[in-house]
Amino acid sequence: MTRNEIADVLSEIGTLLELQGENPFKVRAYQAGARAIEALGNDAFERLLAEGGLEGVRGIGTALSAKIAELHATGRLDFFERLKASIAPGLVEMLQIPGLGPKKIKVLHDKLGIASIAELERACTDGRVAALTGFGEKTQANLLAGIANRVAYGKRHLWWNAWALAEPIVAGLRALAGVLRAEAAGSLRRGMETVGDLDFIVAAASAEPVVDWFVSRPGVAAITARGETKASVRYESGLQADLRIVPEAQFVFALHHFTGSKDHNVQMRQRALARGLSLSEWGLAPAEGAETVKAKVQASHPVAVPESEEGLFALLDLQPIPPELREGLGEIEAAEQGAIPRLIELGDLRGAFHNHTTESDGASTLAEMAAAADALGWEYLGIADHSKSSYQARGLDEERLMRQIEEIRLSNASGRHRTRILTGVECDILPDGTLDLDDEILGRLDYVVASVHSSFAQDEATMTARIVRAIEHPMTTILGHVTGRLLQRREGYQVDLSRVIDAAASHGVVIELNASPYRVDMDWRHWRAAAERGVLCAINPDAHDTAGLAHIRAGINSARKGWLRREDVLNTLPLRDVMARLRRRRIAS
DNA sequence: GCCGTTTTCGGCCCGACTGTTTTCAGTCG
Repeated sequence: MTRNEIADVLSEIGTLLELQGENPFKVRAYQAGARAIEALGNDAFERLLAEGGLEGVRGIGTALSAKIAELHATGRLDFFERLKASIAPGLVEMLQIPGLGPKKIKVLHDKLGIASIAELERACTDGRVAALTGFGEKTQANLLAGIANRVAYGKRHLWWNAWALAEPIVAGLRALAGVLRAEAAGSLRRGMETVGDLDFIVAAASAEPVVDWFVSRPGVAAITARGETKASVRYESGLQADLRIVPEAQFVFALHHFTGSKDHNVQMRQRALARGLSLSEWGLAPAEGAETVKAKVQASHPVAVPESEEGLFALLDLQPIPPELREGLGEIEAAEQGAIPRLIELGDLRGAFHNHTTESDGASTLAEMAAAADALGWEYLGIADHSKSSYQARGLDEERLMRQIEEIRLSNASGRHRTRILTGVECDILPDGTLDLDDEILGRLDYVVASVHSSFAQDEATMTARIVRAIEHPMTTILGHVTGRLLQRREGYQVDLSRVIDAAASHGVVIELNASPYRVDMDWRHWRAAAERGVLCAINPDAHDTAGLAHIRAGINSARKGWLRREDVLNTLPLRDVMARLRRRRIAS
């Protein structure tokens, strides 16, 4: 069984134990174990197993180590099988209903014999749920609403769409009288490719007018909570948004806390405790004594009140950690050693390579795309329309591509745009791993982006060999959208990314970070290791119209999450250096 | 189930809101 599959089993054991009413700390230990092996990486995981086991990895002790070894060797685990058999499978899916946790599910199961969402719905309709101790009419009505809307409510939202909704809210909050500071926190601020809900943190002298404004925004479909310091609303899209209002002295701590991630926060709190301090969204206080951090902070003035998150990290002897890195994946250890890199920024980019025009499936003409890149101040804009096998996208054959090269040459010569247009193509990688166009025409281009657009269902070995063969082709400059995933629409194809990354590293092929908000492919979770192996990244918007060029912002998020620096990204280079790098690949091959 | 300069037991991150209660449990983040 693979590392990821084992992590899933541990996580599921945690859920099942929770439903059984097990000790919550035991539950957390299984979930922490799952995260620990996910964070380990494949190579370290396999090496440690070969060397005798994972005991000693933080979060994995004797019991988990033995279970992991059994799963790895045999693909099954008696303990897990027995646990699964003892719990009705419908109870797990009931956890999806908002307001239902393990305790209530256990009561519903024990008292009413409910073991599925369908049975729960009937019991609510009959009024049997409201009659239970600890439940009531309101709970019953909320459960029915939760069941009816569970698809819409449970869905995550593309970062791009969530950002478009959040930006004007932050601006509106900041413009309110009495608001001192306002930020969006949560996974949006961490730049995750999808966002579960929005979190807004506001420092204000008086909360009520802020809450009033927030719950009466256009597009609010329901107000799900409304207290003195907090409100929650649900938008028509199903996206939920939480607002928290705090005193100014608490703002930095609240912003850090609600930015997360959970793993990062747990590690930060453990670090505080190791220094005799207790950290919460309320502040930082001495750990001794039984009172809450809140009580201590409010009782003892003055306490440390940092102006910014940088100041908060400094209180724990840490270098500032950018929000994108706060995933509990080694950023605190790096910050301790002063090893947090200067991450790439939007302003570092000087152009991009993978964009379409009306010649294939784009909606803007070459001239329109050039003018838009000019307006962005880009030094270069690469055009890479589809090749002939992508028939549905009106892909170009050798002859049409030749004409496009000439058109681009004339456009550059005319001096109409400061932005230099580069000639490229998004060339299909055919099912056998060969490229879709003749070497002769490919050699006339500035570069070639090679991408898979067909036969997605090939097995992992076939797909991996196919892509590696394309990487080995001397004309290939950039490997396009490595897995082909479309977030929330389609899984990526099966491919061994570790082998693809190795092949790209040894052949000097650049790997694309496709910044289309639906793709964000290759995923940020692989970039740190890829860059360490010497792979260069190209952040490409894959724009199909002029507005699509802005999507490059979504790519910057993921590049930052992947610990990439300016020097790891090809399109931060000035034009002359880019041309030299593209030529070097040709000469080397 | 994990962990340890609080070390083999007894902790384990912390707080707000809702709905049910009449002082609090459960859920959520």
